Amino acid sequence: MMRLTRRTEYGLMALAWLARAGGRFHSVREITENLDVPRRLLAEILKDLSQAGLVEAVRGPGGGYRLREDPGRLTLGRIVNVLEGPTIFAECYQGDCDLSPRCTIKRGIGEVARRLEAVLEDFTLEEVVHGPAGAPAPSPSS
Amino acid sequence: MMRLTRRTEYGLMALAWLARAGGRFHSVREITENLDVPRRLLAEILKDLSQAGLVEAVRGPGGGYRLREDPGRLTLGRIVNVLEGPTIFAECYQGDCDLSPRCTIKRGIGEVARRLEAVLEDFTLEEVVHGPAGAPAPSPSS
DNA sequence: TAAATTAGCACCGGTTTGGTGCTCTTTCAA
DNA sequence: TTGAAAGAGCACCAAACCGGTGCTAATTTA
Repeated sequence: MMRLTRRTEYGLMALAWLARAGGRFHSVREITENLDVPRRLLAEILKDLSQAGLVEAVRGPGGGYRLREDPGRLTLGRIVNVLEGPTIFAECYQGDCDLSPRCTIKRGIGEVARRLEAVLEDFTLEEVVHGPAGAPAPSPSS
Repeated sequence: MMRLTRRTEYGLMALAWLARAGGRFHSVREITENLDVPRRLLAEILKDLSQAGLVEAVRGPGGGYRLREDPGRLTLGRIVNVLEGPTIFAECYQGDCDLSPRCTIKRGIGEVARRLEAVLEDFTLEEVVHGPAGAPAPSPSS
């Protein structure tokens, strides 16, 4: 539990990189040259992020991806939600529990789930990029 | 991400039931008669909890399982840790990141992981049993 | 000794996950 | 108008993970 999939890690890395690179559009090729992540896979991931509206895509020469919004406004919760689907902390909690009619944890577990989700909602891409309490971010090597 | 496995849900249900049943030892048979969870699987789960020292086991007739400690002192974090192994939020965070030498999220992601783990450490079995803010727990039907 | 119980281990089928191949569409520039 | 540079879409594969079961000990009580 509580482990990001590779897709999400790759996606975060790309988003973080885009946040620092800023400005113009950056192609998958360019990103993977700076990040070494499997190229085709990252393409798939960015496509999803594009469909979800987190990044903007432009095709053709000079095209690529660009953040659609301010990194300080983009929460980890949204990103994870896009790349891994809606969080289902426990069957119990989602209302369609078929584990047991006599389940003993329905009550408490919902609160735990809410607290966890709140943490993810509380972090923004910007904070992921800059690290805890304003640690200096290395400048993009490109 | 952030989804309990069935093993953990079952384990929690059993622990919660044991917390309420209290006192003597309760066999897997007895527990599953009250919880309908696959018997053999719950046996496996309780064995793990026993090896980890969260419950006490006694074999033979009249034997079974019993909580080894106060439900108010047993954190969700420990339970999840036993049943799902140590939490690895991201490869990055555990020091052995092989995703990229130029990873851009190492810095920030650690803090997120710590916050998430803190939430789990903050909840105890007792709170899971009683639900948010002292909702009345149904008495065991046995 | 017989029955009740946990312990240990191997196994199986289905789903998820990481990753790739191939083709199509869009766009720009020569 | 043509060619190359990009993203879009879809199908596919191998490996890992997960829920669940079977079978056989080992331990304990009566």
